[in-house]
Amino acid sequence: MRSAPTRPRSSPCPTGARPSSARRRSPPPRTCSSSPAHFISSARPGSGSAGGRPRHRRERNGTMWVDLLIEELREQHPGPHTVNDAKTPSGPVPVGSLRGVIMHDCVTRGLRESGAAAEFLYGFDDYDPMDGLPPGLPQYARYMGMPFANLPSPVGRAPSYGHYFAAEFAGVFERLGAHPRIYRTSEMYRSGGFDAAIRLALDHVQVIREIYREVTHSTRIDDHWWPIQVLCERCGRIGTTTVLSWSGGEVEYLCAPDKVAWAEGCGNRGRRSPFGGGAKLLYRVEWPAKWSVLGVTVEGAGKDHMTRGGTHDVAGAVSVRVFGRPAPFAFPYEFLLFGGKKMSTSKAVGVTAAEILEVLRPELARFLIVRPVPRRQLEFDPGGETIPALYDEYDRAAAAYFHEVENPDLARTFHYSRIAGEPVQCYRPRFAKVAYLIQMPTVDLARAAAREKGAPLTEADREELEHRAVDARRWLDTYAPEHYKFQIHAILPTTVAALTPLQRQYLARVAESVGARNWTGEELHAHLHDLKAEMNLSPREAFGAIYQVFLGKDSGPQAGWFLTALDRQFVLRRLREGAQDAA
RNA sequence: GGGCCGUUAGCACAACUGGUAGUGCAGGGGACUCUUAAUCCCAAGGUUGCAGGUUCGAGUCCUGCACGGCCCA
Repeated sequence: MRSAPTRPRSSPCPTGARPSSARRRSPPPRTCSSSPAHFISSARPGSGSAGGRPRHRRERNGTMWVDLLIEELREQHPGPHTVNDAKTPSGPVPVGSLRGVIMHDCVTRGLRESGAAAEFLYGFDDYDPMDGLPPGLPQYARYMGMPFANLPSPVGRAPSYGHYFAAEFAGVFERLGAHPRIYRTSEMYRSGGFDAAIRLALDHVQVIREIYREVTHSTRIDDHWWPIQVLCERCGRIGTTTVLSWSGGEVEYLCAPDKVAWAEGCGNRGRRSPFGGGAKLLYRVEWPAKWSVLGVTVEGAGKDHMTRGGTHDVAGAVSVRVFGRPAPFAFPYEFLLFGGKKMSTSKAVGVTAAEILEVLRPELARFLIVRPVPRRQLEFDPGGETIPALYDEYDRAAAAYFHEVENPDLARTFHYSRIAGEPVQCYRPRFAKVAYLIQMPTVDLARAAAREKGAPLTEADREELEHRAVDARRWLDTYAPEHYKFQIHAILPTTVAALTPLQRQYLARVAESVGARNWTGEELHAHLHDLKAEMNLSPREAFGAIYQVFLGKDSGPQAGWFLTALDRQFVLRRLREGAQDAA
């Protein structure tokens, strides 16, 4: 990625550049934060807001993106660090939001490992108003415009709607090994944590209006615009209110019936304190207020926020000019898209975070997310070869981690992909092979794996094997392409016509043997080889004939075990058919 | 209208500060006289989207364009 040109605009550039001009323009009102001023520069020399890293910073000690980011970050600000990410729990959280959590978790881990103190915060913005009807919950129509924290949980006994979906999402990222300290904006508002920020924003409304006009080029910001939403004392809505005036202690507000399209205000006109939960800051002001209150030093954002003139630009300017502190070190990241035919059947809601764990075990899901650089769009389609290929790559990464192969970046990727504790070195049988083996009913998977490994399985080996067997079974039942599955043809495949007379003779003799006694898979397999040798057939000719008769293909699972796994009468009949069917 | 990302072998992707374009899979050929969807070996396959520019040298840097994905307005 190349360096983006310096932005020509005069407005402060939150991730990219020099807030100096902005600082000059507006003397910083001292921060409302109790935390010490963080003199970090959010500027990243030579790079724009686009997440590019200057090439001259490439060092010898690896090029994995987390390490590069940490290096750059530490150069600007040694720490201690507060890493923050957040999400509005407006419903089932889409899978894409996991990317933010995992990346911030990696940054936190990287900071700690490099010797810097770092705290990882994750916020649920549950004081936001419900501004869209969640699919499948039509009964929530009457709550539109109210804060998620004040709505009943759709299921169970969660304290609120916001809690419910927050918990659901948190459950997923916890399983992926991310353990941030969770906070809720509803609690921050109610406890007065945002009071100073609200006062600052109201007192500096003029500056904020200017920023909005400058940065977003919005023409809708007039002198009646205020940066907060008041909680209506009559109907409990927060998304429908308009501030009429600010006295320095109270705000006069109107709960307007027609302010927004998605909710109807009750028409109440009142006067109340905006503090202690009486009001919330608008998103673009709330964001920098959080930075200030929580002392955030690092926070990336999805590209939807990072667009020029977008929410992050506004938040950055407000941070500098209202809250008197530069925006945290920022990095933009691309989206995580879950594709695939089967996945999109639930299109109405989109794929949720929880669903990724129905497709991938946690280690693999995390690996999938950690692997690409943040600026790279990540598309995951669980169909086709995706999952076996991902497993193979994961195994290569493990091998790199344990120095079995040379690939420092993959080794680091594996390092950051671990869920908890130190990864265990163990035998990792190929996923596709496991998927093949478990389709053989009479094959002892552990024994087959031990033979493959060439040594007895350790406890760790067994555990890993079990994981893979479970994954393989699930994969075969859902996304595995047909050619990975054994398919016994219901009638004799027509391709059998191409068999040679000698092959037919072989089939006849196999039928004789099968009819003569009960075989174990191993015995029969040995016997098949004996017959093959007696008749002077090549392995391809002999086994190919068997596979053709049952599968219509030249290859297949180990023939002895395969045949003994099937119904004996069926096997006899089919073998004889194949032997007779003279072209 | 603006922004970000991508475009390298059939497919999926690598290639650190510019220095002989690689890996996996698929496909092809071969080996393996108890494991033929296993394992191993071999060969083949690319005008790095297009057009310019900088340079002794460009997949890499610059400019423009095309196509695709996504985002913002």
